[in-house]
Amino acid sequence: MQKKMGAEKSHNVAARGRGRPRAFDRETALGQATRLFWSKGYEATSIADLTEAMGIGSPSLYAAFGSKEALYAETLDYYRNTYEPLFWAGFMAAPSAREAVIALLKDTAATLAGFASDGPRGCMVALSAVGSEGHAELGEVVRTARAIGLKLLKSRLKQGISDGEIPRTTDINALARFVQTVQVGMSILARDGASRNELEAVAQVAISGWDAQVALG
Amino acid sequence: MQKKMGAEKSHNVAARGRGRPRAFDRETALGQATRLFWSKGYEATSIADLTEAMGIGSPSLYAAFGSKEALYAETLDYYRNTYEPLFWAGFMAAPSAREAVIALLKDTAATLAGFASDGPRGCMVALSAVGSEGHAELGEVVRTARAIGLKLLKSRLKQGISDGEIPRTTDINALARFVQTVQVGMSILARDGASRNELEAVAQVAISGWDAQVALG
DNA sequence: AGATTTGTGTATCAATCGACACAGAATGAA
DNA sequence: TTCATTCTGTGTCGATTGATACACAAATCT
Repeated sequence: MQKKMGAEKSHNVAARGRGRPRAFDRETALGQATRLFWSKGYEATSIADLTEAMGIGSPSLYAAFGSKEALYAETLDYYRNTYEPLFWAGFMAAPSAREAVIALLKDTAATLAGFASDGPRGCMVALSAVGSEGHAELGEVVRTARAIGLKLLKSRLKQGISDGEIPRTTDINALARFVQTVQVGMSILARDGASRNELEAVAQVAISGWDAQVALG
Repeated sequence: MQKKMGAEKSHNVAARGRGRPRAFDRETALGQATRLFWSKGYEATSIADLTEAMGIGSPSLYAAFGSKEALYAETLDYYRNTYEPLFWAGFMAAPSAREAVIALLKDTAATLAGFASDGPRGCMVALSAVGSEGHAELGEVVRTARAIGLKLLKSRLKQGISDGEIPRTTDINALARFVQTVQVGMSILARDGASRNELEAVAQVAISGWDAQVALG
């Protein structure tokens, strides 16, 4: 629990509301909701499921998050901020495009099967079918989230060409789409129970495919 | 009292029941239900959605199919009988393991994006999340359906080793899992709107991966 | 202090969920 | 024809859905 902050108005602390303070931690509750949506999906998760997992009443949920749809959108942000770096950190830090993709696929394999004590298996963004369930707005949010990964891949590949690492004739789109396909495909296998070793073996074969394709130019 | 069996004449028609005949074609209605479940998923599809798409009342639905769960299970069979051959026919007919995998990935790419006038995009089995939605039995059915593809792949790879086409030291499991990963991954891309050309390019890169991996032995 | 503002808990809303009772309609059998 | 059987359409069941009304509790502001 946070102690009382100073009364200085010019401080950047989150403005303390005037009325009765919230009895639950918003971020913690959001994390619970995230894991529930992540595990069961949007439609199969009811408000009753959420309030039970979050440990709050439904009026508190609606006061804090607005609606089921708004809460889902916020859990997607929470997921992307909290869990996606586990996939992309190595990719971002790698000195070459090849090592970046290797890191991405290996980290994805390890993470998808290894959450264990924390989240469910498989990537929430990859496995979200909310767009097919009749929620156009949320579907667009998910599609956009998936598109970001592809954009990062393409951008890194272009850099690889600029650096002379990759032949200028290489089909960037095909390579990026291929890596994306393997990544989201691994989420389905992970949800079905594939082991970390199996997923890492898949990543290894995919890297062979990358090398072969880049060698072709 | 046992049903009378001996009334069949030379007609090959399915035995006509005694009471009022069905006013709808069961197979046609099953096809409508399949496309609806395929498009929206299990949870997001209501009985009202189904009866409207099938053009029947709910008592007729329950009389003919038993329950929503039973209907879903039957639509899965319908899907596997009606649409899955589009993915696997070339695989089955190919003279070598390599050509079988090439046919599988190419046909998958073409089919996933090309239904157009018929079913929704992406494979119903690959995209079904019913197991994560809290329906253990149906989830097991879907998992089993997904496992069949893997089994076919492994079996064909073993045959490739017996034929001397593939080095005996090749990691069959990794290769099969890799092909499966690409195949299910393409379903997610297809659902997001990837074009046939893009999916075929992905298949082409995956085949490079296959070749590279087999060359390694 | 009193006034104001905001969160919590109970209790509930209309709508929809999956599923079915019932009576009438349409067939084959007797 | 009359009976037995099976399907269809209307209507509705209890349960659950997402979402609030209301009264009270707990904080800040004047």
